[in-house]
Amino acid sequence: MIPTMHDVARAAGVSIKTVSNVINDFPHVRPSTRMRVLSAIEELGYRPNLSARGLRSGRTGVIGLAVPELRQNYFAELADSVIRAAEKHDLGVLVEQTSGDRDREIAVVTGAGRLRLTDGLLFSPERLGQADRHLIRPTFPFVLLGERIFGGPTDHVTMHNVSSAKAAVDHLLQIGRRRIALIGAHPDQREDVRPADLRVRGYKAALEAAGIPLDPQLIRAVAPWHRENGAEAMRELIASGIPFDGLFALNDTLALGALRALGEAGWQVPGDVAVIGFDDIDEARFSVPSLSSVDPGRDEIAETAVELLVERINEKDGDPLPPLLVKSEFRIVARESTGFGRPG
Amino acid sequence: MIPTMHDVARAAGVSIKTVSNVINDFPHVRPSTRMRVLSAIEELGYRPNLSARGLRSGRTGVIGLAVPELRQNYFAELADSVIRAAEKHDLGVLVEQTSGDRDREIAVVTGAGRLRLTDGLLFSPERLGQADRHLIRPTFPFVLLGERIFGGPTDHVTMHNVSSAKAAVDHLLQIGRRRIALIGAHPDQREDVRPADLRVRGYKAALEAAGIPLDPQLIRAVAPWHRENGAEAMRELIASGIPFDGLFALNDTLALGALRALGEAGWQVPGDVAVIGFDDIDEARFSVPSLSSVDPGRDEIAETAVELLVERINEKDGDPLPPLLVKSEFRIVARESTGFGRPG
DNA sequence: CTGAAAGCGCTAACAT
DNA sequence: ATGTTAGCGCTTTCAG
Repeated sequence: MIPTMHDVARAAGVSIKTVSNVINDFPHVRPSTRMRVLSAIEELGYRPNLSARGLRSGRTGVIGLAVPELRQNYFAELADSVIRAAEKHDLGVLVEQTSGDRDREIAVVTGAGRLRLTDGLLFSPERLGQADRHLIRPTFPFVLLGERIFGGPTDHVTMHNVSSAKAAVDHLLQIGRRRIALIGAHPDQREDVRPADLRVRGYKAALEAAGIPLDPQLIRAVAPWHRENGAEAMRELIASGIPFDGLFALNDTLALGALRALGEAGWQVPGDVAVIGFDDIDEARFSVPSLSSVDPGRDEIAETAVELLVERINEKDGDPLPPLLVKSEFRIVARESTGFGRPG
Repeated sequence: MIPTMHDVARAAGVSIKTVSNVINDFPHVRPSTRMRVLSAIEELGYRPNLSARGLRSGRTGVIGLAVPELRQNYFAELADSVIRAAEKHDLGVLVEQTSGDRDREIAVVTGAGRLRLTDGLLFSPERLGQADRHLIRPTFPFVLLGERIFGGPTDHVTMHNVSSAKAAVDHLLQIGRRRIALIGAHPDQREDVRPADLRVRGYKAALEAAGIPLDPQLIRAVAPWHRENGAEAMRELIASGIPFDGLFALNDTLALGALRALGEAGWQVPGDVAVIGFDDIDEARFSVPSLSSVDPGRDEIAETAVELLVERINEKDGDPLPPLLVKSEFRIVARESTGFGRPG
């Protein structure tokens, strides 16, 4: 049988309350008593029952993280960062995959499913958009990650999509590229707040600031942002015969797919085409050539998100702060694909 | 206030037991009563408190998954598969990262920490080895993943390391390679049961069967199996001037690093060197050139592991089955790096 | 078919 | 400084 506090109390010859005091590091316990209790715990192999504790305290010590899927590098690295950040607050992380499925995303935000065992939720939507922000129940501690939904009733941690995308294109302009293609735009063209839309906006702003006319043929829609689709888009662009000497891929996965297609076609990078991606996933440092990218501050995003969530969890029910929008710092990481040095 | 079963019962004008019956899909509830309860649940936005349920039932509906780190592709993909498999059993997955830290691995297997909130644990060790198998408490449902520990007191799901490694080298031999280098051997040379050791054994077996003498200079120790270390080992091998026309990298990450180093040095793959990796991570399909690999059956491993764990969780305390060792099926995936067709 | 009541293991008042 | 006790919200006998 699994030992309980009662068993420990009996073994140590004290009351259950004293055991509780020792476990929770309360003051007012005589050292000798404490020792007796600790050795009883050791001896019986006692572990607190976290369900009971959770029932009593209203806290489980676990937060949920809902992402599309971990096989996508960006989300694996995000989950890694989130788990590390949560650890600092002594929180476990229950990971849920939505597989980019709208119904599952709805289930997650409406609090169905398993996530009731958690004290709060970090949610990175892939299908839910601006129009769905009413679905989010502001009653449960909740932090939104990414850029698909703005102005919701909850905290929101995201990146400077427009300005960092502009900086990426500026980087290509600085090294003398003038015909800069973009892959990863959203297939439907309406302006919106999705990452693709925001990054396209940054692209246009950079060109405009440089006085370069926009060539719509250089903007290629790709969805979803998978490697094979990046490769495919690049093959099409090459086949089209439209000249270009720079490429801004809206994420690194697309960029790596594009590198592959460029390689197949015998194009030199950065000689014929300079390439920059977005996300700065680990892999970017080790492709051939290594890939320049935008580091969106993933660790900072994860840490900020967890901190905000913890604050919301600890918030007294009385005085809720208004929803916060935080944007992380970004930086351009120049590597071989735009003519800079060895991996690093 | 968060509604409880009492609130629902009151709203529906029934007893708490009836609410429980409805929620748990018990028979013997009159349809009209059921409807009344369901609409009360809907109206109040009631969600069962999983801590209370867990306390009562002794089950949390959550299993733990402890891996070194999710930024390593293999583990991200494994976690992805495990989460999907757990879902089928209606289980959540709490992911813990050990960062390849021995003390944290010990904490995990000895049941310290957060994982007490879980019904069972899947553990993929990186530092604990054969000598540590006594640490594993057989009292908690537990399934071991990978190859570092054999003969422990628990179920164990792994792959056919020796024979699949042999098959990988056979593949290189079949396309005519004779000077086959290996990167990723363990720095200390004693024979053991670590994946590196088992795969080296397969390599040797393949050469021996083909009547090719072993050249120890072609076996390169690399640890840990990170991309940069694969690149570094390959640079060293190239610099050494030792001739070779084939490469078996003990995992894909090493292989991708090696591809990068070969590219830098201007070597053709597969022309000058044919390369095969191990793990068949998603990325292998999209490198330049695409990477041949050993698919160790990751989905099968995940599903089997979760199923075994579920069985252990459900096992009556009375009649424990002896520990099971399961090995998944593997297959060789031939791609461009060994002279085969386009990605796929 | 439905209700009443006990108790899972823990924490926090309150009492000593 | 330590003991007693009442729940947290749920499931589960046991009655009705």
